[in-house]
Amino acid sequence: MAPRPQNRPYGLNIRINGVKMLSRIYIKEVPEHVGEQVLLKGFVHALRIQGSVSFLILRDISGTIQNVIVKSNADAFAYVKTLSLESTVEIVGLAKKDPTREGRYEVEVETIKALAMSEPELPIAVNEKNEVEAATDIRHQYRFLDLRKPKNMLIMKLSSAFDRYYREYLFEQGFVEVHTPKTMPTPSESSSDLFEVKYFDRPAYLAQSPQLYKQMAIASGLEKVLEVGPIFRAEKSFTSRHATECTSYDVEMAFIKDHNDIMELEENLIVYILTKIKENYGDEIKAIYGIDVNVPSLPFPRITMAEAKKLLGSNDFESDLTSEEEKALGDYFEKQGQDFVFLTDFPISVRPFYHKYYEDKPCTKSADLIYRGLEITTLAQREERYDVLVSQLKAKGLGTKDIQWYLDFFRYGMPPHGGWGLGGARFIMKLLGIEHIRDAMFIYRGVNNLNP
RNA sequence: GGGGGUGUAGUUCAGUUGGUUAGAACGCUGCCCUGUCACGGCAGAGGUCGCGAGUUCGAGUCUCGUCGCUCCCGCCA
Repeated sequence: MAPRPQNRPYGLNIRINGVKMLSRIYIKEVPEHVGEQVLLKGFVHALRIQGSVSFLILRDISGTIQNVIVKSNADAFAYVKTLSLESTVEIVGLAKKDPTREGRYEVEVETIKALAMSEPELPIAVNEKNEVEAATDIRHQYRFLDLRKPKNMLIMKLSSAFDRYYREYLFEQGFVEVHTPKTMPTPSESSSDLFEVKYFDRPAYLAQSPQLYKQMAIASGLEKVLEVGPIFRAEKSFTSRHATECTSYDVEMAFIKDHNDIMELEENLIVYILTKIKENYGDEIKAIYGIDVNVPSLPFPRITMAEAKKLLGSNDFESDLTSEEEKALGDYFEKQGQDFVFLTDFPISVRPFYHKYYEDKPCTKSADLIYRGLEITTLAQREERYDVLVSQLKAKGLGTKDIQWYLDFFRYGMPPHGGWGLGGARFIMKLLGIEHIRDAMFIYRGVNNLNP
């Protein structure tokens, strides 16, 4: 995925003020330049210093490559002995095929220069041997080093790819992206799990969801909106799937028939994203994680909460699934070759007031999307009728006063609508089989984690 | 909020029933090595055993407290 400058080819010697200059190429591009002089920049991944020939494995965002320093190149040969692992260097040399290994390439070093030296003792190893990894807290304290590991770099690339394909698909469907405020005058859904901040001389709250503002976009007539943005949750959750701050991938869509339209949109979107990820990153994922990206078939299976409870042998039809039940449900469908399953018809008791209720049963027109046993989305049709919405609000024991600004959206003609919130890091986690969400994010924020 | 686990070198770990100089691997430093690729060989540095009390002739080891980290449940994306 090496981006190329538009107006000059790589590997070409160019002249600036009469001086011959090389432009830097990515390691991945070396095979295209065999026989040419190339300029590489990156980190010292490994050093093998020997008596007459030394090797330096260089790493950049695109990969690693062996650089050979022969004794006859006395300056470079002496210099390489002074380098430390993870120092940044630039290397000019001759690109060639590796004479000892078929299909591999190397660079015979002409000159090498450190850009910035690393201190010799690293707090965590970037080039891990024996698959020994430093403890979680130390890795995250030195997250910048942790992320230099190719397997973690790939997570960041995939997070970015997920962003891109998410937007790509939805823009193609005519969606408009909005950016809703992250400071709010009142809680957006419940009142128990918000960060309170000082907003000049009064309190404000960090948004735990863009929900209310997404619905304002619908009231604004934007019809199809998406948002990719941060959400904040002050819940003291100690699990492998919660963060206090994370990126939520939201959608809200007008003039739907019911929540089935939302499920249909989401399953198509996910197939699109996974198809693109497989296409562009499948080999890298296979090489580093040993995983074949599985593009699911359409439609995803659907099961009602009541059916799921029965399947799992539970009699409790009023509560949400426990995490254990969620995993068991995931296992059940995975055994049938299904990574994804929509869990539908949630009881009113476990859903917020703004979900649309069925008229003939105490259920909401909502669903969760379960990916390999983990909830990655909650979606629903929303209640668009002002009077019904207010009565649902009151039935949940909530007051209208603080939230009247939101209720006003519904007074002047609100389209029937629905949408979802999707946890991107949870998606990446399940895609790669990562055990903890903190490792699927750039920088993790948890109850006890405010650094770096 | 509830329940468990854990803290020894830069990192990952071992450390016997409480016993005299706390070990290994990787990393680091020096020397040697003509193609290494987990390079190899020789030599070396590196520790207030999280912190504080206590028991004891003696504590890395036992007790209490404290701090940090971590896992599971609940809450959810």
